[in-house]
Amino acid sequence: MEEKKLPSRQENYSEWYNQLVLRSEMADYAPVRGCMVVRPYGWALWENIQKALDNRFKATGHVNAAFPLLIPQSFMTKEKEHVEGFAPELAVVTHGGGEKLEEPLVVRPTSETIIGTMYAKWIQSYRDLPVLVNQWANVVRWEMRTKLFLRTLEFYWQEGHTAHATEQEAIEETERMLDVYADFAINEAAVPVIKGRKSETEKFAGAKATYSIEAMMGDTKALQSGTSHFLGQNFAQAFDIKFLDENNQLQFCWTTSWGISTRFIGAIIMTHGDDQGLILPPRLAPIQVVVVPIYRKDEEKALVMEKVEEVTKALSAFRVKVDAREGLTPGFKFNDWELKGVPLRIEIGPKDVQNGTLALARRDIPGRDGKSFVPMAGCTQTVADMLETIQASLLTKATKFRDDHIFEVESYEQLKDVVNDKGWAVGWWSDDRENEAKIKEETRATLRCYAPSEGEGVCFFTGRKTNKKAYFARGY
RNA sequence: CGGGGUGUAGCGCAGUCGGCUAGCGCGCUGCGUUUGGGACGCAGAGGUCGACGGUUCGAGUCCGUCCACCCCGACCA
Repeated sequence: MEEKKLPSRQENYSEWYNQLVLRSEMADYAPVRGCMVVRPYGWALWENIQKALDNRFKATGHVNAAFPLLIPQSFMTKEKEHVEGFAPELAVVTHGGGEKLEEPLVVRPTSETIIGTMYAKWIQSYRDLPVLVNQWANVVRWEMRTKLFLRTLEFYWQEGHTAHATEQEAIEETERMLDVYADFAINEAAVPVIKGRKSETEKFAGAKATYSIEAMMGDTKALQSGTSHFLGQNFAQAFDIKFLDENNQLQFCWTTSWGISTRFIGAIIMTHGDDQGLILPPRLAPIQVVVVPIYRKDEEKALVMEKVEEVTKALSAFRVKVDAREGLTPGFKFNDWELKGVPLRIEIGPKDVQNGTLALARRDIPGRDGKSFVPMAGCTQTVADMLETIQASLLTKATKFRDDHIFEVESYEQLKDVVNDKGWAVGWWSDDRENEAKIKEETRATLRCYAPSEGEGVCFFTGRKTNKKAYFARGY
């Protein structure tokens, strides 16, 4: 290990992030530029994210399926805006089995086109609707600049694709899944997110409307952490997804798509992490409790390990890891597990054996303040309560941080000031593409999403009356 | 694609006025002592110095070409 300590977030946030991802063994750089290897610890976190999301998808009536990785290139060109949006970042397969292919195949950057093609085949009648399918998959987008988890050439995600008989139903689905994402983010990951609609400039290529959940990272930058698209009949028309309604009239379907990716791991890291390392929310943490045995002599070891055994048995309802590595000092192990963000640590030493106690150390409260000695009897409940407390306090802390860094602005000058180093700006906004582009060019801040608003106000940029409000921030 | 940086042991680096056996720290292996906030001693293992070409008696070091990766911008989940 080169340096024992991570760079602090203050001195170099980006470097803090990069080193943390590598050193916590979440991910590593792959041999190909811009690609990453998700290591077992990172993948275990992703699996927990998957479970939490998948349960919610099933509970809202969705089923999983798997569509192919390779898509005929011609599919990509059928929806005009879609092709314009994705053409620059496609990976294309031109050869197979040593032969040049008749038609090149693109590696899916997203699956609307292939899934739309299949839906056209499967949907005939209003009785076939709605179709509510999700797939867990990897996709490839040839990005220019990459960063572990946040933007890599290949990433893992889920993409839901639904088809409905009416516009209203499709809109409701779009909103429902946005709510599902927000519920997951807030209640599982303790990542407070803001739900909102994207501007015309920022919306998905081919969508009628895009909604997103936006999270604030530790450096106050915004991260789009999940998206839900109302596709109208755009893809239905491009891929000929039609059905006969009750009146024997041929109609185009209304479709939606929505996704959350491994980028969300980045959101968790940058929402909760501190200078000591990761802090993982208990509900998603691969390891919820780490037990560190402490002893000097063999006699002590025997007694301590006996107690460790007892405790892990009592904690079988949790994801527990015993760090029995020999030859490492307790201090080293404490730092190691703090780097890896395990929410709760239990120390068991000779004193505890003698007193019938356990030493608990909360990851979210560093140092002495986070330590407590509790009776071993009843530790199952103590740990359960403690994990709940940690989960809740992470959310409270992150929410406060976010709210402390969002500022109402009434002028462009104020926005520039806020967005430069203070956080997010929110203000009345007379929606205009050109002005939005200008703000982006001059401040590097983008319109993250529209904010809830009541009545009318004066646009901070144009001075015109408007009924819309919007968040602006620099983003990832 | 523009700007910056880096390629020498698993990781981090030194060596770059050409010179003989390529070095340091961490990590790794073995043994011993340690262990309640990043332990220590001793003994070891580990290298086609990013690739190709050139100059030279001699190249990690000089020259040329190429490649790769990282960071900062334009593009994006």
